[in-house]
Amino acid sequence: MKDVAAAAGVGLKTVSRVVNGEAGVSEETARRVRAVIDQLGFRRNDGARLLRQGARTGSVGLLLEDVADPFYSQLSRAVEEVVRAHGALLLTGSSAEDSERERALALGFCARRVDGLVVVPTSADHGYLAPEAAAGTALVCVDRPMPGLDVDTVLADNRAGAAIGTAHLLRQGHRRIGYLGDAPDIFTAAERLAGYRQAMADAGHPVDESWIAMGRPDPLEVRFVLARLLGGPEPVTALMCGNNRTTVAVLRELAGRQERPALVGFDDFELADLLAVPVTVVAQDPALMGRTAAELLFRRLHGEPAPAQHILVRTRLIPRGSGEIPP
Amino acid sequence: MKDVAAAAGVGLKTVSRVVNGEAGVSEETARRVRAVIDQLGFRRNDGARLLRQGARTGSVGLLLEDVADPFYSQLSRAVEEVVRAHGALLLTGSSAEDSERERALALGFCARRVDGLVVVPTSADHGYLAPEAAAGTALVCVDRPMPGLDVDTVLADNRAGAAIGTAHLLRQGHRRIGYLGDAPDIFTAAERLAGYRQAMADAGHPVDESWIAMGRPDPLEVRFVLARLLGGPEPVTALMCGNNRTTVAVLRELAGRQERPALVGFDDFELADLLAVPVTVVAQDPALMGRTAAELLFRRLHGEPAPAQHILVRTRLIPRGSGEIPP
DNA sequence: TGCGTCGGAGACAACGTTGTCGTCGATGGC
DNA sequence: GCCATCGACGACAACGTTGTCTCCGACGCA
Repeated sequence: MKDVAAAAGVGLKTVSRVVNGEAGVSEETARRVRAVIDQLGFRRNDGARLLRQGARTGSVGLLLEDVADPFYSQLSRAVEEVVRAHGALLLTGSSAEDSERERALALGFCARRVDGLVVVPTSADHGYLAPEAAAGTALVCVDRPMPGLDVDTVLADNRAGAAIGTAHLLRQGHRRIGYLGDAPDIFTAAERLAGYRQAMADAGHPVDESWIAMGRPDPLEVRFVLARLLGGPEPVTALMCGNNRTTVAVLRELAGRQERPALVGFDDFELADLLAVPVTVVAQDPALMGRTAAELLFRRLHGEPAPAQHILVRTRLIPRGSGEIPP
Repeated sequence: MKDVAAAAGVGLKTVSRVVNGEAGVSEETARRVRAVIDQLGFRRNDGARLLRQGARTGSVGLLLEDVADPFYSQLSRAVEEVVRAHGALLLTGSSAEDSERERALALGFCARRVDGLVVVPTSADHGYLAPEAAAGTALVCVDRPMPGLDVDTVLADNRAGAAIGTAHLLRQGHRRIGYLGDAPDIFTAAERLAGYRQAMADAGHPVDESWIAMGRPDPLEVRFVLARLLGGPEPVTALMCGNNRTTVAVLRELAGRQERPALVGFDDFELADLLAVPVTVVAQDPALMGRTAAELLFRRLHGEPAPAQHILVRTRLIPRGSGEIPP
């Protein structure tokens, strides 16, 4: 900018005025300045601008587990759309379920002075974000609550959803229903398992603990679990899967086996309707969740005071075939 | 920082030294400063730091068509991984194939002084990025080249891939092969179509222009096209699909029809192997492309001079069934 | 005691902007 | 001809850091 001013033979402030389209510059001078700007390829340094103005940075951080997961990539896109509508930019980071990594990313975002953070929190304590929140960084959780900090939160109705899916299987006459979920320290995994238990209890059917397998959806692990659930003297006749990756891993493993247990997956996925046996799922709405979270964030940024809100997004059962297989 | 200095009764520079772990501060003083920092919840303002140091910002922009598309979300994740390994942060933006939006995002990123940009360019001219490139912003294109600017570029071997897929269908005895691709102003769409034509020409089989349909993968459009291709007096016996979204749209439409033409898709997708008829595809490697692009970017940032590189990533045919259906 | 040295610590400028205020010349009214 | 007014423009400080330089007191040594 200094260079532009020198080259155009005007004062620094005049260039600033031209760049920002402020009044008080003759058209003649403005033209000259613009010419020099184009010639020198000058671009305003937003960092300095923000520093000076002490204003918002017009940027938002998004922290989730894995952008490549379809659930999160849809959520991510929805957040991005809202952020863009507000003229802001989006920083994205995948925590890979590693709380240390998440922490580093979050603090990195904050050091860049993002206006707000949309977070899918890991299960670790997030007290370290309290100073940031206190300093005015808006904070919204989505998909999971944030341990150690009470902030705006958008969750799917995991418990009810898993209960609905399980009840659906019970209605088909299944009694021995296996449950495969993610690691139990993950909020959604625990909630959904609770939903399964609740549906079984409500129907008055006891749960054999050996039907339950919680852990990362590793193909080998899934193979082992399915062999156990389907291969014993009293095999389960139906499976409830706790998330889309588990569902897919199970489908892939089932393709290599004889048994065709009924199956309901939690979370919808592309092509579920086109599989050999179309897959019945409890669908979430990741786009709605992302949009809601982002809008909540901007409402905060626009000064909405109110206490922390907790929003529950409904899930819905989509029967497609796999969940209607009789025992 | 000023506040911390005042509260701790030390000079500004001393706080700076403590924050940055520089030498020249007695342990006693450092402890006191750290205590005040914790108490006040102070975080260094990286904007000011960067401004002062005139150094790199440690941030990279990623500009693609749509984060929610599995191809791009995998590419995105790979880029993120490399960026993280270099201790940088990632800004993401979806252009939605709108060059004006892309331009706004790119300039926004540059105003934030990203060190570099990884871009999946739209087909519009990108001359506006020349000043940025000249100013030292590293620039790498991935998936498509950038019209109007010669920069590092990572592309899939679209032409060869489409040719291989088409040749595969020809080998099964197909002669009337339909081609459904994306809008022809998209580089990859044009290249793949060219590959199809080339394979047909190499095999000495004429192409009827009515077999070719190029456009956005809209369900209704696909329905119309398939009705035409499969319903006429001389229906095509095989289909080559130019991208994953088209493939999925075609599969969905085919599910409601009687005909079972052979089908090869360009770009792999999850569950392709588990469909009623597993889908033969020409697979790309989005993660490899993203990783390569990001690594190229950081090599530039670390001062590798060399002229712009153009890297071609190979594709490979994965026969699964749908491409081996005879005429 | 005098002098050099050394470690700890602060003063100050500068990074690239922008808000505030002042200057300067032209214009208009009396 | 004089003063008030106004528009165009520049000087300067400040945003929150950090690099450089300087200062000060303690210490060792002759």
